[in-house]
Amino acid sequence: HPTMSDRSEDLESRTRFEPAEVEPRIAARWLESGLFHPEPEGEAGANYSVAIPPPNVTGSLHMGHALNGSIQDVLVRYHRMAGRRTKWILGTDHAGIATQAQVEKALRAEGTSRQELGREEFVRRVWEWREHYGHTIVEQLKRLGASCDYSEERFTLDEGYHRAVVAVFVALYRQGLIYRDRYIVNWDPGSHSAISDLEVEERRERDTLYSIRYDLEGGAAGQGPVSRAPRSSDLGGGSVVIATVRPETMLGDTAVAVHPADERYRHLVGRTAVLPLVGRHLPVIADEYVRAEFGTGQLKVTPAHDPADFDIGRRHDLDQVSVIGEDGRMSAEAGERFAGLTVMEARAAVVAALREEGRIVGEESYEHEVPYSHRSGERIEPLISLQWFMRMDELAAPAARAVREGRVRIVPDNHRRVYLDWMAAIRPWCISRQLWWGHRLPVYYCGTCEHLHVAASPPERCEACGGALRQEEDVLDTWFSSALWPFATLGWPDATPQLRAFYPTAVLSTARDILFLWVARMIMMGLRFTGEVPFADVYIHSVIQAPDGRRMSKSLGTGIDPLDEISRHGADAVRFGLLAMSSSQDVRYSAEKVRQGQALANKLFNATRFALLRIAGLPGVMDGNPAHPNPTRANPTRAVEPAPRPRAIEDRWILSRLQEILADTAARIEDYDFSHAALGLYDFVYAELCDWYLEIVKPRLATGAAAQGTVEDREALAATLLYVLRSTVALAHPVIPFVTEELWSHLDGTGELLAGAPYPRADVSLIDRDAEIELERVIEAVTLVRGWRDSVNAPPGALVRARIDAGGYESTAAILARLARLDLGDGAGVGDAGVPSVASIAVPCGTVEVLSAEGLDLAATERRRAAALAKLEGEIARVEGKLSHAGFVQRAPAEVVEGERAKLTRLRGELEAL
RNA sequence: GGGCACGUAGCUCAGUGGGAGAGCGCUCGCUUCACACGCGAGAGGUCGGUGGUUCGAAACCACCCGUGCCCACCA
Repeated sequence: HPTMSDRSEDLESRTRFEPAEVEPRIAARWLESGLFHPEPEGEAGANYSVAIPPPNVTGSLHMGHALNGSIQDVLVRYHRMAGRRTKWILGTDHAGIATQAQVEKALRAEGTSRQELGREEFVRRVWEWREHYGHTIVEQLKRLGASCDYSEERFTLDEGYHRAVVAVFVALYRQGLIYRDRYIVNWDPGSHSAISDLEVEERRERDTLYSIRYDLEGGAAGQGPVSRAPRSSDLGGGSVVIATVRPETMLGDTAVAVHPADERYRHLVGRTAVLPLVGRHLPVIADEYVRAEFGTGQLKVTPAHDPADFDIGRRHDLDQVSVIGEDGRMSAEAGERFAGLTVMEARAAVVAALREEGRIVGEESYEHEVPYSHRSGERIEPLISLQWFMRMDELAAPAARAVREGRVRIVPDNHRRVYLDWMAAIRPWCISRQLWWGHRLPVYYCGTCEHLHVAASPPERCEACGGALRQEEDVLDTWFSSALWPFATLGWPDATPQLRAFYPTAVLSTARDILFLWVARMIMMGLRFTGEVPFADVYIHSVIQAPDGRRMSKSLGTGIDPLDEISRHGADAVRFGLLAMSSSQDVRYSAEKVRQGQALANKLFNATRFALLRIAGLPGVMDGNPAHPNPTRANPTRAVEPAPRPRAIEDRWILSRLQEILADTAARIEDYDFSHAALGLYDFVYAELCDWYLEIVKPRLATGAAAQGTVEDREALAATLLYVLRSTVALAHPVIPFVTEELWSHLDGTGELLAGAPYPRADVSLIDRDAEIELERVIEAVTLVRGWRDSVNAPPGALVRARIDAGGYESTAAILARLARLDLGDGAGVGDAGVPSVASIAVPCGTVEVLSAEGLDLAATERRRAAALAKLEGEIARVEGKLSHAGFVQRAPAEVVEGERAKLTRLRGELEAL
């Protein structure tokens, strides 16, 4: 690579990893490489593919995208490196309501409106809008480092995709699953469209519950006591009292209902009430739905404006009187007095009118759930409308079975039951939307006769009468097209090579809020139309909340922009942070975790920089390499083949530890355990590689005259160190791709990208338990001696004369001496045997005896020793207690008992030594 | 009304049957020739409560208290 030596050169002066400088350069190399675009070959079972949850085309990257992008990219990069043909399917969603609302808002600012422009011009404007803003989020994904296949970006409204949508609609219509019906729907006055049940959110609100008296028609049909005056408030007499929080809907009442088993009112059934203000005659009916214990147990029935009442109405064949229109205002049927008023105005007016007539017999403050549109935020107005529906039961059954049988695995699995319960109770889906932006239904009406054509390409004229056809105005719910995402993006309904190579996909990663809205429907549609599940796993990731636990939202001012965070800390840091935060439940955004990621990137950068600069200066190692006349600027890997060539105990130790982190990280990624994958990496780099291994080998990396050992020793160390660094950098790449790619360009002589390099695998032959035990022992000892030094105020740099009075330090005495700043006197590392000790420091397997008290505050030593003794005695007492307990010795597993015995022996030895 | 989670150090969270952990914050010390976005050492916890299972419980079970989320057509 032409710029590599330049960058090698300035490695010396770059004491920090600078994401802002590195990231654009690395991202450009990735995109040029073509690594993210796999040729469609082979079978999906052997390949690895992920379909991105398509972001809204005009949206921008929020924290949820950033988290999910990081998760998917870890998976995709990992499997790509693991050698699978890997495709991350990219695209955006046309997002009907959201996009249309955005453009409408812009039009209003221009002083015009969609109605003024007309449908054709409006749709053209939305496409224009999409051209302008549609690439933002894709560019933002690039900044995150997401390794999507950018060369084959899809859009849910592009031509091929539309063909798939039409094919599915036509098929389902012909199979009788799609039908048209006049039904009560969730009318969203904000988007001026029906929406589905799943797009409704309930909010708790405080309203007034009014009790209203309706008179019974005098003397009619009843055997009850009707002799009294109609205005009597006696419930059993000439009136009923209903309760409502929506008095304005009474104008549409067509019945009064009581529970059939309610003794109090049985005699009223069959009689007639008179609707106040209107005068309509309302039959008193009996229906199981009514709850006798609520209010008076008498219910007004408004079939046109309440879903429950709608059902009652269908059961009893009641009239439907629509008093509220799609514009959210009272209709003509509400009567002259109220027509044209908004719902809220009408409520006040109706209450005032009723009050005037003395019909309000009670008012109380009442808290209840009120439906709101999740899309527009406006209150839902249930009303009857002619819409298109999809019957779901027949689709849901196989989709439920797929999850029950494990062909689709939901991770974490506590969502499984929620999914199955929902599938079991599934209801028809209202799929038509009164919007202009979306897939227009492939339904054509004859203007002359009633004939209806549903087809991908309609006939010129009506097949029944030859009349002219006009297409349905409505478009499909956006989720209808999203439901086809995993296969429509790959060219379905054609049998394309893409489809063969990448469908079914491996995993779908998403937040749980769209489990029903989207995931369930993809499974249904995938099974119905491809005969296969669309993905083997569903991974449900955390929702990131604001640091204070509230929802992250723009309107609350609690949102944190991931791009700001990337600018501040780097993409690696943000990715690491989000992955480290994520868990099986919702989590608060943790700025600390992002900073931890930034620290890790910087640490890895500096560790590699240090190692490379030192290796380059090792006498003999780089000499005579014609490719690199100036070794300090050279890429040392061209002279030294990275390989595990352990010469010292610390080499055996780090190689062994490396194998463990290699195996753990791979397993964690495959188990979707991202936080432990990320944090495990951090621990390895900090607590093993940098804090100990690099510190221990520093003398062996001395350059020039201070150089140690033979040329072979130095070469072996260089090879080992390069092997460890290369493995670590490759291992970490899926989590922190930028810094690792940058370092790879210095660690690898070929100029190849790390993103396309093989993922390192654990080599069990390098696992070395003995080395681990020995090295962990000396680490513990170093830490204890350092603690002692601190407590006796030993000057930081000063050597303290000492002797190791403990076994098991034969290979590590020099390490202990140097890192704990001990002067062990003789070359054997054991220290002066005859000199009396002035202080004892407890270490594993014995003590370190201090031989000189100069300038030390030994009183602290005594305190420390006493504390160590107390701790040891405490532990011994605990273990002894356990072992003297007959139940433990008899019932605990043998190896546990054996372990406790061994521990006791060791602890007693240490006590003795102290 | 039904369901699913959660409660561990000041904060945010790991830890699922055998000696209480991490990051940040805090205290003390270090311009140690990779990194001061650094290094070293420390202080800090009756693991929400009660009861049970077990030789042994932060972990398993029951109940209670507290918090969050999802589903649900009781006006």
